[in-house]
Amino acid sequence: MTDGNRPQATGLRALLNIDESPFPGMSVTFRVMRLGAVWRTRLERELKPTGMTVAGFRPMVYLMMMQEGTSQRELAAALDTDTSALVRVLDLLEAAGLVERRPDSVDRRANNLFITDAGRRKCRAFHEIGARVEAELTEGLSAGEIVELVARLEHVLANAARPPAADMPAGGEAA
Amino acid sequence: MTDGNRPQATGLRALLNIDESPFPGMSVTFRVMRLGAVWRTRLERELKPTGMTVAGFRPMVYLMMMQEGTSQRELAAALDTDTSALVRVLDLLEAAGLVERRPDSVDRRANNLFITDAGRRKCRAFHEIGARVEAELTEGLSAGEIVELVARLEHVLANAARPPAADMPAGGEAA
DNA sequence: TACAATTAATGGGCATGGCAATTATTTTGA
DNA sequence: TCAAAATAATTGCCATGCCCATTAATTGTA
Repeated sequence: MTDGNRPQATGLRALLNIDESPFPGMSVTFRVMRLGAVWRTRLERELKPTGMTVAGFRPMVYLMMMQEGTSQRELAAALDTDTSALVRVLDLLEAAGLVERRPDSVDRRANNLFITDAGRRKCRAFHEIGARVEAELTEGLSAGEIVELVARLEHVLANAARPPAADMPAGGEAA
Repeated sequence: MTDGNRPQATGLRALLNIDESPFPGMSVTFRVMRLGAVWRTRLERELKPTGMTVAGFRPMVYLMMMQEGTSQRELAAALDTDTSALVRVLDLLEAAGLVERRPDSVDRRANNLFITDAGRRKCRAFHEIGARVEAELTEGLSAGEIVELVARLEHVLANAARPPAADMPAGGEAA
């Protein structure tokens, strides 16, 4: 189906061997960023016919895994995302009748989040699609290799969670 | 420095073991997408003091690795991105005097792209920062593990480049 | 109790990137 | 040779997500 104005990457990408380029030490960087975007777009397209988006899908999945009545702040923390971004997604999910916000009886600032039955049903359908996409994209990797890959990604994610070294040298040697 | 409205992921992420959740087969999906965003944001923050953005950095690097006088279409293909997205980035880079568009003498629709000397100089500075970020994020992984990681990512990227199976069942079994 | 600091949720502004459509040019083919 | 199809670059529009500021409520403290 549609592929926008994206020209075929006819071997051009393969031609460029970043590792032996004048830019060593960035081989992971470009691939991680590109893969993040590519994977997302792919999933987005597959979800489209169901009316769901990736942005809405992730919170739903996490919600289903968390305790009922979680606060928005907690969900945002789990998603490692911004609370303000979450607000807008929840607006959509709530309007679609998939999620419910109920005021917290103790803390009147907070909301308790619940997935509706319709939400649970939809979520299972989305999950099938998501799992199929992952299977397609990881095709050719053995189960062991996938486990290993996940471990590496987790490692890097953990590194990223640490504070950035010491971001002091504002005008460092890099002009 | 700033971290917006993002609440601390106080072990919540770790608590959620996606692999043993009711959503098997999505362990790579969430990590890849999240890591893409996290890595990008991290690099974005480090580049900020230099006035460069990730969006502009990537095309510059690729341009330096490609033949002089590449067309925008070719660059977009190499970046695996949309030509329309590239147009706007090039506008900025050209305004900053880092890149130059010259009309193709043969095909009057096309432009030939060139990096200016200033562009090359800047690019080297950006590269130092990018390499440092990658070093920080991959800390704790051995050289061999990084090579392996790159190979896995490359494998998945190749899978993603293939057409999506057969996207026929529009209204499939997934309600 | 009053008052400052913190916190949950929200809204505004902005950059990025994807898709659709438009324009100008080139290529194809009847 | 002329019209139709394809193509390079561009613009418009929109979703996503980050950062900053605001509001309402809570907590801590003098």
